[in-house]
Amino acid sequence: MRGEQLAAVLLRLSFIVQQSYLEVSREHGLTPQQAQLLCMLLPGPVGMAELGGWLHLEKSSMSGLVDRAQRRGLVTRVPDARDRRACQVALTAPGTELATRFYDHVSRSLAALADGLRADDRRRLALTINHILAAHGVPVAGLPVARLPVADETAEAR
Amino acid sequence: MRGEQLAAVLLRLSFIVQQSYLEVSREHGLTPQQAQLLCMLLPGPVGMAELGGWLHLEKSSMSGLVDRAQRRGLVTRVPDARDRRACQVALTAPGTELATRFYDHVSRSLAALADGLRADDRRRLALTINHILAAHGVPVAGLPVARLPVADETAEAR
DNA sequence: ACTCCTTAGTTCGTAGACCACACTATTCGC
DNA sequence: GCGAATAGTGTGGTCTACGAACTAAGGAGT
Repeated sequence: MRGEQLAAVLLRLSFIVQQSYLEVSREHGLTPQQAQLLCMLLPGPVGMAELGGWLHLEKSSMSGLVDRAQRRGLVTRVPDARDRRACQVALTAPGTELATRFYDHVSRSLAALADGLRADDRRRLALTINHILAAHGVPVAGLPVARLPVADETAEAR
Repeated sequence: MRGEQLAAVLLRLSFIVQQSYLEVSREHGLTPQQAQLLCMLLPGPVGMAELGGWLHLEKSSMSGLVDRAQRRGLVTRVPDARDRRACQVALTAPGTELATRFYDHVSRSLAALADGLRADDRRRLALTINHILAAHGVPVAGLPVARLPVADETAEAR
């Protein structure tokens, strides 16, 4: 029951987190990737390159992802004033509305996973996970909170 | 810093776990889904329906997943002796070898995520996560350990 | 100005993942 | 037997993701 045990529980926890995320995404008519994209745009417009870095996606993958979200009217590409090559991806009004509702819903669902825990266990869990995240220069994970100083925002993601 | 916080850290932890899994999969020439499939077959052959249940996949999705793994020579479909409709998916020799190496590697990588933690924090983390898993009748997550009594194997996954 | 290099994004072709739906073959309950 | 449920396949479609080739626009140095 060494590291193997910890690896196994981490993986299985990750699995149910992903399933929850998937389920909530579907209920809002989104794919998980689109939902993640919208959430990352909630605090404000972001450039394609930066988004790709956060999500660990190649730029061509980003183009496709944003294309599809744009086709659904959830985001728009705003030309960057000081660099005519670049563009910023921004939420539309319906996109903002949807993202907000989704964010709220998924936050509840995920927090509910720990409902069976005692309050101080929940607290300790959050702290411990934060230690892990901080130690790995976490690069965003689909919630705008990612841009708050939970982990080192300026640090390189590896 | 209410439940929202916990939701955020859970999600971000899940993100880095998935990234680790993805990275190791790639190093072994596998997609994460194929890697997960192989790992679930390590303890022995399993029927398509059961696999689909564990992975939350429709049967047609299972067909494709197994097809591709079979095309690569990693698994075979063994006709079920007592039900001529059914078949069991089993690892081939190369499949077993690859799955074993992958499992070993990914276990190390995931356990390494918690390297910065103190030993008793790691222990407590594993215990707490186990509580969450047990409370949610976890349905397997890509490691054969899934078939051990960490969570209730017979319980419905919702 | 004028090359050369880098950077931001798009386009295209390919492969995998996943689903819904329609379909076949078998088993089971009565 | 007969009808219903079950195991699995096949089809068509969308989404995800990648690499390679490409365009357009900065930036550096001479």
